Amino acid sequence: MADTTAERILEEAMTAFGTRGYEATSLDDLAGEIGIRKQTILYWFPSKDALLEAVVDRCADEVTYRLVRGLDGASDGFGRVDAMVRAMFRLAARHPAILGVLREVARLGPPSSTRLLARIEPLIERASAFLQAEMDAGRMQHHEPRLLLLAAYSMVTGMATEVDVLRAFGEEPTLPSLLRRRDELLSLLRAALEP
Amino acid sequence: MADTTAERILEEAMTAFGTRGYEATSLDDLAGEIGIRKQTILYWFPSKDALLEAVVDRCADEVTYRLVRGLDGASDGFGRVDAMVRAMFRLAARHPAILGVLREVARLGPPSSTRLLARIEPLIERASAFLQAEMDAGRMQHHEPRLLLLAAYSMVTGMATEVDVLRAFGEEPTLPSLLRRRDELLSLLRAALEP
DNA sequence: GTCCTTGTCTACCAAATGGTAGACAGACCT
DNA sequence: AGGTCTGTCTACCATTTGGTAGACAAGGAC
Repeated sequence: MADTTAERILEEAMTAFGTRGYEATSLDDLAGEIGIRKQTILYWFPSKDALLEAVVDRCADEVTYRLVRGLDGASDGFGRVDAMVRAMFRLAARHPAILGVLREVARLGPPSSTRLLARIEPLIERASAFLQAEMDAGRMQHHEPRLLLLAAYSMVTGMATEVDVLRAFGEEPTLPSLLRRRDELLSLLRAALEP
Repeated sequence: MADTTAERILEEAMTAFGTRGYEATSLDDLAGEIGIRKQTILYWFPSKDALLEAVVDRCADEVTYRLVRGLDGASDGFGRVDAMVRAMFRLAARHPAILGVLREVARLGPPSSTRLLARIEPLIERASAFLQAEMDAGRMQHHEPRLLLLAAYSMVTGMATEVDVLRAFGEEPTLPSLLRRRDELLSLLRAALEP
């Protein structure tokens, strides 16, 4: 990764937007961190908005890739939910900024949020259908599938991104702590979902 | 409310910071919405940062007030959790921007996040102790209390604030939808917590 | 009436920011 | 060698933004 200039810009922008935020990241700062000039960024991406769009697309691809692997897992019932949650936390551990971008984009609202969600919606649809089928087959307790997904999404992004809040709740942003949070979330979901 | 100028500024700033975000709200815009000049804002609050601090304090007071009422409720076991969740959703329905401020402050990081969390930490401590006691008494399933609180917090703020995400999950930002989300969240928590 | 305080406003300002115009150096083709 | 294309840079620019200085009007205090 990061061999071409455009790639380096994209990577660094994802980190910056996902941690500091979009408005709080100036093109000058971003260029400085990469070791180039702002105009080089504007050569590869015609505007800051366009850069954000590229970051959103990259981010959507990454999340899709992870989640599809979770959805394609062999297990049934809660096992697949387990696999998806683990996939997301693995993503959070390896590239924390990505979940930050999700949250940032949701905060910024349209048009970037529209763009991101349009790309992810098929996944929501698939996951929702899977949950519904499992519930109907009696392998899971009955809940509203989409709202269940929404709750799970909120918990994952919350427990993976809000460092200061975590600190107030007695959790440090370390890997062991992240794993503990993951296991606690899985334990909650298991209690709520397994028959 | 909103009789004195300072009060009007505070109220409008809370709405703006909680919905559009801190950096995205300029003092000129804010003043325009109130119908005054920027310099009047700077007369009452020496700087934009100071205004944010005031908003944070006001927000912490509001949340504390609501949660304390939930914690002081008469019921035991899950009944009290139920009361607290309902209290937060009532807050979300009446003054949606407040939960937005919570999220925004968590995103901005120190020093505002430190300030907010210092004011709310006693509540976390109390709620945590309550949950632990209920679990020890066998009136709730065992979970890590602080992580459980963190999960609940994430779900409440997520399900109450992320309008665009909600829309992707098939929920409109209307009151009936909000109530449905609240009930779904309660149903999840009940399944995970009741013995 | 005079003075002081309070609250709001007009007039500016320095810094930062996204973006444009164009110079320039190297690679590549012919 | 000469011309062209690509990628990066220097030099600017217009606008926005948080903040300062100070004028000015209203209202008490005496």
